[in-house]
Amino acid sequence: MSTLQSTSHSATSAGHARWNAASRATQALNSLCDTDEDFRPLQPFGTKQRFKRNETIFNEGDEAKYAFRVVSGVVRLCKHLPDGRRQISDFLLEGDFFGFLESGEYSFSAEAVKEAVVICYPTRQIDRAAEGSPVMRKRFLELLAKRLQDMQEHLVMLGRQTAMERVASFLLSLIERSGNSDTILYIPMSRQDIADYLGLTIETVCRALTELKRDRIIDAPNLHQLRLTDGDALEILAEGES
Amino acid sequence: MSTLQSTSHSATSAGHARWNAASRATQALNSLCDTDEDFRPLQPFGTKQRFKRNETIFNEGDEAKYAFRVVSGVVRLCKHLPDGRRQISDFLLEGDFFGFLESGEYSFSAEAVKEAVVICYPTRQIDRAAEGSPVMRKRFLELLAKRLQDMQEHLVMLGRQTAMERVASFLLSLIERSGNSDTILYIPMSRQDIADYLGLTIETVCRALTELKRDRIIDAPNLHQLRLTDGDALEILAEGES
DNA sequence: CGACTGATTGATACGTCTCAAGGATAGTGG
DNA sequence: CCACTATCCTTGAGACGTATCAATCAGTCG
Repeated sequence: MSTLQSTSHSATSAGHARWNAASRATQALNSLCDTDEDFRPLQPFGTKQRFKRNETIFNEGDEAKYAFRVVSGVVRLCKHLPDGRRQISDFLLEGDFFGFLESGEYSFSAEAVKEAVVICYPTRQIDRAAEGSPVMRKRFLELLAKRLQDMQEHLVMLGRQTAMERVASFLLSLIERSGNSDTILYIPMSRQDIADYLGLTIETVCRALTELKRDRIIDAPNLHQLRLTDGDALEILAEGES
Repeated sequence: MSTLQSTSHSATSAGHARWNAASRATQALNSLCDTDEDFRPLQPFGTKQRFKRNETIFNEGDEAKYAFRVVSGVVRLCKHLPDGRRQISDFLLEGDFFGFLESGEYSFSAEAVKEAVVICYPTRQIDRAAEGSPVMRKRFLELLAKRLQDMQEHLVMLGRQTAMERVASFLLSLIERSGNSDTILYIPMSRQDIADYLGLTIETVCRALTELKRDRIIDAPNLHQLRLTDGDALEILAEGES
């Protein structure tokens, strides 16, 4: 996961007020501001924009005039096949960049998973800023390197792992990304989104989750919340020791 | 496919003497020299190295001291799981770069698919050269952008396409990469390599190829050569219109 | 020529998908 | 605030595609 994910893992110092949307947005803005000085030169060129759940930010093939950064909410990057099949290549959380390094046209679509606020930067300005600042170049390259690594692991997952391994890995990566070590985790995307990220059907994802609950490895207070009961067991499942 | 693939598609102006290894190597050197002036500043730092079939160039986890460029032969990038499963993320042909932008340790292994000659550049030198040359930076970014796009398509393939669609897409990408419009194509990698690239088993790959032959869409003079009989049909199969 | 490695083919098993139904959740309007 | 409704999630039964296992075949190298 994580496209050009900022290394500021949104500095979630404590797991408070996590389920309050307004509070989360504020938190995001703070963390974007105080941890990402390297990107501050871009600030004057950014325009804030809001997208509703499932709204399209841009489509594959659109002219790539802007690059983006997530302020709050969640965004998915995906490819749609003509017959309706869909593959999600990444979920983006607050602080993550996306739509960079597109040559002419976007090579994928970006859509809001849930109400999202993003900052748009004209690509021209990004290019210019990067040209002028070795530090920013370095930061962007780090984000790219991370993204390439994540995609390689995604390839392994889709090409060589079982349904249960994929679901377990996915949950672990969500936990890692959430940054905090709470045992409770907020899952912002739908089951269909998860399925399309993992290259599975929604039913298969459900069954895997059900099995994890049955085996007391996880436990779900509600649809979008999840408590990790046995992290070690989950890691074992993710690596295929069963 | 194509990791940091040079945009000089090895300028195969004619399809002559393709199956003669010595001739191909010469061809490669020529095309590297006369089309890639932008990278010439790297030349003094490069060391040539030769690898035998299936020899390891570096392993995942090795310290990433060098970046590489293929002079001749074919290289595969892959991840190995502890239980022996393997996912190939890319095949590299002459002119392609690999091992760039690795942070500290390589995040995948590189192995020679067939006898290969590569040039090794100390990453320090690469970084310095890129710092000093906006043109080279631009070229590297273009290669990265291409690589990201290819990986996204690979994700779609592994996550959402059937075995036949994957095999058909793979053959088409090989044809496209070979650059020439001959109807005959050289396939340098083994069936197992293809399977591990496509996230399939060797048997499934075989059966798909057999079916293509049966339907007179392709035709195979021998194991590693292939004639395209009906390119349109192959493209239809690749996009899942069946 | 003979042995080895890699490729092909067949029979069967298994995992995931598909289709269908029911249940939970969230959004909407009264 | 509640009822209504649409959407999403879960579960089950069965179909289907690909994996697995085993045998044979072809190609390559000594």
